[in-house]
Amino acid sequence: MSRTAFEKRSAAARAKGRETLSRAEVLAAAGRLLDESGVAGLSMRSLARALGTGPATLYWHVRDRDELLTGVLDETLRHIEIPPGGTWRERATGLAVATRAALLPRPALVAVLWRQGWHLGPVTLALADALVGLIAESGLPEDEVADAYLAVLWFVLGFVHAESQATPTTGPDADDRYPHLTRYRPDTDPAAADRRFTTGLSQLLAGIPDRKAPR
Amino acid sequence: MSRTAFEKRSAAARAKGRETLSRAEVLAAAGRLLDESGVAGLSMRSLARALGTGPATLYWHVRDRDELLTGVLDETLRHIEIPPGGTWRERATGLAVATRAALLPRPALVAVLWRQGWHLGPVTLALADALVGLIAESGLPEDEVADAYLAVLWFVLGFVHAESQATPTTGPDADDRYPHLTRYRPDTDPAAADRRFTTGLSQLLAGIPDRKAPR
DNA sequence: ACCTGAACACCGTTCAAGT
DNA sequence: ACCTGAACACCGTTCAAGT
Repeated sequence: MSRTAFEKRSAAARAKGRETLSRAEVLAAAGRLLDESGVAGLSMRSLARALGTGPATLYWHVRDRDELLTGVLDETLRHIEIPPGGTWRERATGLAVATRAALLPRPALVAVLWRQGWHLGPVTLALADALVGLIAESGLPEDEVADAYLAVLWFVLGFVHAESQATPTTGPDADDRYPHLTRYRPDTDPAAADRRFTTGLSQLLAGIPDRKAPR
Repeated sequence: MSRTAFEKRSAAARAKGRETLSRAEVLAAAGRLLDESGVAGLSMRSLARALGTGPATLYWHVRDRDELLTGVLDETLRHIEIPPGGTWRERATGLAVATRAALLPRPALVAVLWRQGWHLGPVTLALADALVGLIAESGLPEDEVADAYLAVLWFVLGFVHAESQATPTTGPDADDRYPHLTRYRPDTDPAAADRRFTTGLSQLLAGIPDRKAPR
């Protein structure tokens, strides 16, 4: 009941130069590990090593590895804000652009988004909810909103994924066997990628016509 | 040089009731394991167990686990044929429909497609090449073909993924926090899914206007 | 050519016990 | 409240050796 015991504990830990660990610190360290060595380098054991502790310790701050990863995803998306003004189309574009920018340095998190389905953090879910809401504002029939959302979401995520992958080193053999893949390979220039993203996105959103506002 | 040695070996193995293993058998067993217990249940060791051998044996038939998975993906897509007649739009639609049908029983393979990027099997690459070719037939400007392909591809894959996931069990708390996500949740009826897929796809393809044929 | 046993270097997670 | 050591039940991959 009394908090004296663990306050003493914290004090002792602090005295010997080690603050008590927090969930935020764990997530931050996991993010750094992700940046340095990719998702393969981020194991519970390597993370514990980076924090100077044992793997069992982490399970006090995080339920399991999946929650760790969705937590890092949530932190990565936290600073994104939903554009407050403009048409639904402008606001959805802004949201998509910000999402791409946030995920581009940590493309491995896109796979987390994929694997986890609906078991995501509150920040991620709030952004998804906002995007659905914006698309619904177009006045699209109710039963088409979810699929339009899906198309936009996976265009963004697929684009980030494609960007983050090295262009394949194809030999002349591949050129023969897969002529279209080699011919229409996207431009690798980053500035071109920006342009391609926005034009692709706007074409996608143009496929969602404005109808009269619902009810 | 002479084949006598290993023919004798095979004969011996056959005599004691065990055919010599083939790559095709390994891939088939991997596919069965995938169907039964998902991608988590398909490890090199569990696969070896299912084949009545040790894990080291598999490395004769397959370079590593990634090649095993792309091999299973290739087998899963092998029977898909590119629709021979019709407009590019009809043919692309047919290809997308067939791809969805092939992947729906093994949705875990979509993640393989994602992770492997360009290191895929010949069947998978040939299908991708065909889809790019069909989209290019629309006469879309060269530098927009790749992104239109990407949008179509990830609509298909994202759709399959969403279909294969159980609809989340949301409580009233989630309804409050994520009102749009809960309101526009897609219809779970499989027949509706078919319709939603084809209409979503055709809207996506409608976003690629027919221009005058190139050169 | 094809298979094997044994080993190496890892994993995620649990749990009783400590402070 | 927070951390620890030790253990359990796994992994993928390599390699010398067998037939």
